[in-house]
Amino acid sequence: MLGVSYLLIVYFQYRLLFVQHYESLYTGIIAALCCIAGIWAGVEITRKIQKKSETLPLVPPEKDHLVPDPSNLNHLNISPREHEVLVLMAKGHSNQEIAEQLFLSLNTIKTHASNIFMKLDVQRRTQAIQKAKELGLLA
Amino acid sequence: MLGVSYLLIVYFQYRLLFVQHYESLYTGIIAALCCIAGIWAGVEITRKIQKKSETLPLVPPEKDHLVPDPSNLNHLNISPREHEVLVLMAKGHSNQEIAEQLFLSLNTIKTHASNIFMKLDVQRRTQAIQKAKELGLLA
DNA sequence: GCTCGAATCACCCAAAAGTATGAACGCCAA
DNA sequence: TTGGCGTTCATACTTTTGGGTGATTCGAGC
Repeated sequence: MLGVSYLLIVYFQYRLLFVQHYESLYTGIIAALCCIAGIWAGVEITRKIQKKSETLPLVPPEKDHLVPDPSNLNHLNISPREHEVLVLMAKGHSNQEIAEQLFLSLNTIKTHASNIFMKLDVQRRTQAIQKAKELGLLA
Repeated sequence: MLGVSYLLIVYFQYRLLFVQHYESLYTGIIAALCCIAGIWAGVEITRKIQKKSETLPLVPPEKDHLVPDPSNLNHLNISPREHEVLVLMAKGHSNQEIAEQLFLSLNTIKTHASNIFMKLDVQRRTQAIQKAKELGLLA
């Protein structure tokens, strides 16, 4: 792309105007500098992104053993009903399935799920399941 | 760097020669194009380098506890890339996050995820994570 | 050279999940 | 009895997931 651009510019300059070698030189230098700067920026960008994605997911330390700790239920203010939903969620059931098993509405399950996520400070159910296991909220 | 270069060129053109706006325009356009091309090239370069250097040397250190039973991988025809996605999925990441961390498109992650679910014979990612753990594909 | 599979990505669509807000109802304790 | 809390549900909306199809590239093996 840049090669073609450069040649085009030079060609038109030469044909339609008059020969200005220093202009061509300037343009070429700028093009080269920008290329280098761009490549450097690209490399840096990807490196930064890498670092972010590498440091974050590595943080959670692997727990040796999961010790059920019911006290966390009280501490986190997880209500009995919410815990019930959490257990079924951890079993891989969908909200719809949970609703049917508990004879509740899908909206109710969503509400419970949202509250659970809030209390566990997570965004997704996969994270909730993990965190719940870490905290000993599940079998 | 490129900003300074551009300003310098324009300054000298204006002071020492005569005003040629179209030249400035040309130069600016070229600079912009080269920057874009350069950044793209930089990203691509690092990505290619990553591919070559990551597939083999970076995997072993984590494999100690991540792949306790590789035989299931072969048996289930889980490809290396799919396994990579599976691991990140099990960490609670969304498809979008996985895509960013692996420098892939969201669509690609979806494709991998679908293949994983098919091979694991599950419907939801929560189930996939469980089954993968049961089969010893994860930590 | 040709084929084949992996890996990548796109587009489309439907379902599921998640967010926000509001609103009932019952229970219980201050 | 009043206020707080848990439970239930709705409506509306956005985001995420899942499923299907097809295209491309690239490398390995025949």
